[in-house]
Amino acid sequence: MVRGKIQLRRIENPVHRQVTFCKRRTGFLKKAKELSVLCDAEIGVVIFSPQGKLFELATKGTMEGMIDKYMKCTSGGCGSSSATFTAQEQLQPPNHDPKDEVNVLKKEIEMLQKGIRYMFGGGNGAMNLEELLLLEKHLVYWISQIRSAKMEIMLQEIQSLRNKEGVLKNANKYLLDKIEENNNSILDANFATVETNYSYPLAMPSEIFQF
Amino acid sequence: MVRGKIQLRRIENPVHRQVTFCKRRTGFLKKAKELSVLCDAEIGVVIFSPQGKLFELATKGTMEGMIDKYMKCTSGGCGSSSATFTAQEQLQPPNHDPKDEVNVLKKEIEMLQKGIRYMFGGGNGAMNLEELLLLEKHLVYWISQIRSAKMEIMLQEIQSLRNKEGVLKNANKYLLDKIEENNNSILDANFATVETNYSYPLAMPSEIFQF
DNA sequence: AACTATTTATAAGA
DNA sequence: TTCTTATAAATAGTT
Repeated sequence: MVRGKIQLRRIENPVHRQVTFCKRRTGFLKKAKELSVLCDAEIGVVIFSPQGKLFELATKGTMEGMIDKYMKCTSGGCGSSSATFTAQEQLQPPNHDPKDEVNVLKKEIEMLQKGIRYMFGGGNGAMNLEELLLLEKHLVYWISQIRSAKMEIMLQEIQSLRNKEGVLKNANKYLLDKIEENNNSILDANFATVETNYSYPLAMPSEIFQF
Repeated sequence: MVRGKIQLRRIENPVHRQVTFCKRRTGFLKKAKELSVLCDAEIGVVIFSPQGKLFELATKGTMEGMIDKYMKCTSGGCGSSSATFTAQEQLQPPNHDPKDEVNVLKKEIEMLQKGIRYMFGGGNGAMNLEELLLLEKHLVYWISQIRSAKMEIMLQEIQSLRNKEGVLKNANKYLLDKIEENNNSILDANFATVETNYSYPLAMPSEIFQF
């Protein structure tokens, strides 16, 4: 493009390529911002360098928001000219294909999630910043509650396992004593009879030592 | 850029804006392809027109692939920014048998309903460990959603304030010019007529102060 | 990181 | 949308 037209092919010199990547990336992102501002468009850009480094830009809102919108758009189909659909507008006609059922159930889950927001948000679908902060606080609180509930359950589980452990250890101890006792009586017997074909009666069930 | 420098602000004339959108979009996507080929980069672009029409480009592979890679990158961290996940994928492992998926989703709905009762009932319903783990995941997801919603609102606020700042700066510039202009004419007048009763002929367009 | 000679992009008009 | 054209902006090669 400058001081010599370039060929539209991969630049082989790595240094040169890196410099060009840096320069053009900057120019490219600038163009994205201009296009967005001038024409009131919403633009998301993701660039991975050959080394896998990520560069991103979302001109309005967040990249996550853009991706959500993109997903809705491509699955529902606004590729032609209509505006983006909301979840409910996309609800399907009755259909017994399991795949459709999956979608229906997913929608239902989405609604449940929305329902919670609705309940906390005081009845408004769209929540303002203050409401969102409040909801976030509630959820953080509930996560802590759930974590302690989990903890309690796990502690009970641990307690119960420890009890079992204790019982089993006692059982093992008892069994070991028994075996020793038996061995001793066998040894006594061997000692008493001169001619012995003695065997090792010390067959310990190895699973006894598992604790 | 051409035949008259343009201002970097929304083009108010809709026809003009549409034409510019079309032209610049083309140029922008061309730049994306060039950058990708020259520097061996992987680029994804999503553009929503103000009417909600989608234009997209993925220079290597598919847009879905890019989004997956982006998600991995942001959650694992090969770029910068923080992680937010989309929809249910995060909450469940991908499941490709629709019938299994239906069962999983049904269970999940049941769990959510139970979870909601649990939370609103003050934590008194009985939930087992598995259910609590799942509920916790949902809450974490909701919090991430809420955090991005908050972020979006704040970004919009910032954008709006920046716009206002721009307008005010322009207004100030205009007023300063006006003052200088007036001063000059007053000076000229003073210079020309020896005896002067000078007034300040500073008539301000009131619409400038609409903020 | 700067510079600058050129190429490219594009605003306005048709 | 597409073409033309004058001009602004981007940038390849160089320092």
